[in-house]
Amino acid sequence: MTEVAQRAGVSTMTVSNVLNGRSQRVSESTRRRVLATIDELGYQVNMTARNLRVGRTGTVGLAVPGFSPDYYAELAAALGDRFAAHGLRLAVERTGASRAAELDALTAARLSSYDGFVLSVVAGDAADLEKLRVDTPVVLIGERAVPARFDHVLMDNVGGARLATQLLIRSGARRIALLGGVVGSEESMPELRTRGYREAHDAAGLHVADELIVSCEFAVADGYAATRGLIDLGVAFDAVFALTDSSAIGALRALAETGRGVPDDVQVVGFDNVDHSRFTTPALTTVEPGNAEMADAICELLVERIASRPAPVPARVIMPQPRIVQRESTRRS
Amino acid sequence: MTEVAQRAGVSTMTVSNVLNGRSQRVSESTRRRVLATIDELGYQVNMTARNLRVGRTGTVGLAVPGFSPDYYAELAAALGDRFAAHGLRLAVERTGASRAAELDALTAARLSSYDGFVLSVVAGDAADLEKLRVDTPVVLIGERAVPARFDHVLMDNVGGARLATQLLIRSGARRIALLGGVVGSEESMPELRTRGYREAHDAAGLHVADELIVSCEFAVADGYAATRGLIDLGVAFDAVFALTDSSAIGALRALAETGRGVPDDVQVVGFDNVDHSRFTTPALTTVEPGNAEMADAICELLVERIASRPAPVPARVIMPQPRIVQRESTRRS
DNA sequence: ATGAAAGCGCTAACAA
DNA sequence: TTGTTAGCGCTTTCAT
Repeated sequence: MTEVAQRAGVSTMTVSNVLNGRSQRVSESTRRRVLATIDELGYQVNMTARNLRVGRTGTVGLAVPGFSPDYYAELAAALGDRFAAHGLRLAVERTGASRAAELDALTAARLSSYDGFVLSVVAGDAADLEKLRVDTPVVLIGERAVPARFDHVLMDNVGGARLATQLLIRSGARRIALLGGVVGSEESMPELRTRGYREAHDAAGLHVADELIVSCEFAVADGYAATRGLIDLGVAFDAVFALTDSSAIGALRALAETGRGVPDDVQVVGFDNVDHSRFTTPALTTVEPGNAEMADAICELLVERIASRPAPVPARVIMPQPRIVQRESTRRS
Repeated sequence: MTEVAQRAGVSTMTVSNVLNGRSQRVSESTRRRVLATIDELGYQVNMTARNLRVGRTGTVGLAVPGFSPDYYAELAAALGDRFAAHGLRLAVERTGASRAAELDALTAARLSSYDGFVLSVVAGDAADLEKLRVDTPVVLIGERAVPARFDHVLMDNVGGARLATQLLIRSGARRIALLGGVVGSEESMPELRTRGYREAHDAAGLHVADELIVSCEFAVADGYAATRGLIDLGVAFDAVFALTDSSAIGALRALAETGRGVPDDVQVVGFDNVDHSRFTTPALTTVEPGNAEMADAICELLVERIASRPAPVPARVIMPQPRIVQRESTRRS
């Protein structure tokens, strides 16, 4: 910049003013001359320096476990669009669902390259987060219990799982395999969805057979393997509730491969209403957790907090209402 | 930092040394005291300032059109792992396949937050890129013709498409629909793959019927719509070569929905060997373009260039050999 | 309308 | 082993 200034015979201040469109502070003729020089030298402002000075970067960060299951990729895309509408860029980082990486993502060091940050918490817990001192606006997503001072957007896991299970029961299922189910009382996504599954059974006066609850990660390959496992073990079931659409898609494959008809022999329900679920054969019945509302909320919360910084708006919690999207993998009751 | 220094009764330099683990330059006792003070104050280094000073950020950027088709999400994940092994973080940005956004991504302003950058070029052309003056190491991916001064990693689109089409012809297909095919002689991905398709036909002495070449974007929904379109128009075909696995998956759905058996009535081949393609019903035969090699190459190229900056290593071009992965959507010939 | 001075938070280079 | 000086490239403030 100094070089431009010298060459144009003005001060760096004037160059700065030109670059920042402070047109009232610089005459048209100088403006032209400076612009010409900038062009001639191919000069580009150094963002790092500007950020240091101004304390803003124009980008927000998003940390998710990864791009699989598809849910996260779609979330990233949805948020990217929304932030773009506010003139903010979105940079996506992966935590690999590791607790260390999640905390690391919130480290002030990292945060200092962002104006705001969205963290998907799947492994960290409240105690970890509590310790952090964060000056950058942050909104948390995910179902973990979370310190009250953070804005928090989450889905109704229990409610959604209850809906899915009820639908299955209503259409005649009595032995519903739960792919990714766990026992435990933490507030993690699998535990919450398992709770919904149990609640629906209880409400219908049905017993849950423990062998139907199988552990399973959330990608397509995992759903496939878990379902094959169940079949190979000879466990009987007439429905599958998979904790994610991706694992449901894997289940569909395992079922087809072993000659079980869906939905006639086995009904299948997923969770997330991922784009892909419309195009499987049969098309997947699933729980729509309110993806659009959540993306809207995340964006609005963060944008507002960035704008009002550091005025301490009280933290908010947002949880949209889930609903069932019925397609072909379940029977109409 | 100044605050820490004062409080601990040392100079900022000593604090800096402690933070950067320059253990030889600071006594154990001071180190302890400084660390205690840091902890007490909850101090965190300001990365923006450090970056300004040292000119490195420890993160590399990746710009892709989006996370759909899945190919990009998987690429991002693969690169994330590899860069992590080199102690580099990966931040992913979306260009939405817009030419402006692609060029924008390479703007020095943006680049200055990264030590290196990977850009997937799908819309920009050589002339655009030629103009850019970039001081950050960049590797380009994608099939567009690209200025020679950039490292460039690409897949053999023509060869892969030829392989896929040959396979189809060999197993009896005579009317192969090309989903996403185009006429044109630019070096874009669709044009290249279309060329491979034609070459295979020519080599077998087969005529290409123009009505079989249908335009189609690359996501699942697009493949579905295009295939439905073909069917609704009453165009006869005995095979589908989809330009991406994602669109092939959509085609599978359209075929199933209209009662066509795969591979008996219609064979289907995709391109990319996306994770998902193993789990469709039937499992998708596809072209594996050398994803792992490409990710390795991208990472190595960039890391090397970052390390050797600014020594001008000559630009390199890397194109792995594609191969067919035969699964259930084609007939064994 | 333009410029000079000061300093954002940090580290390289040198001095003590 | 520790401290001092200078300056990364920019913008804010205040003077001209």
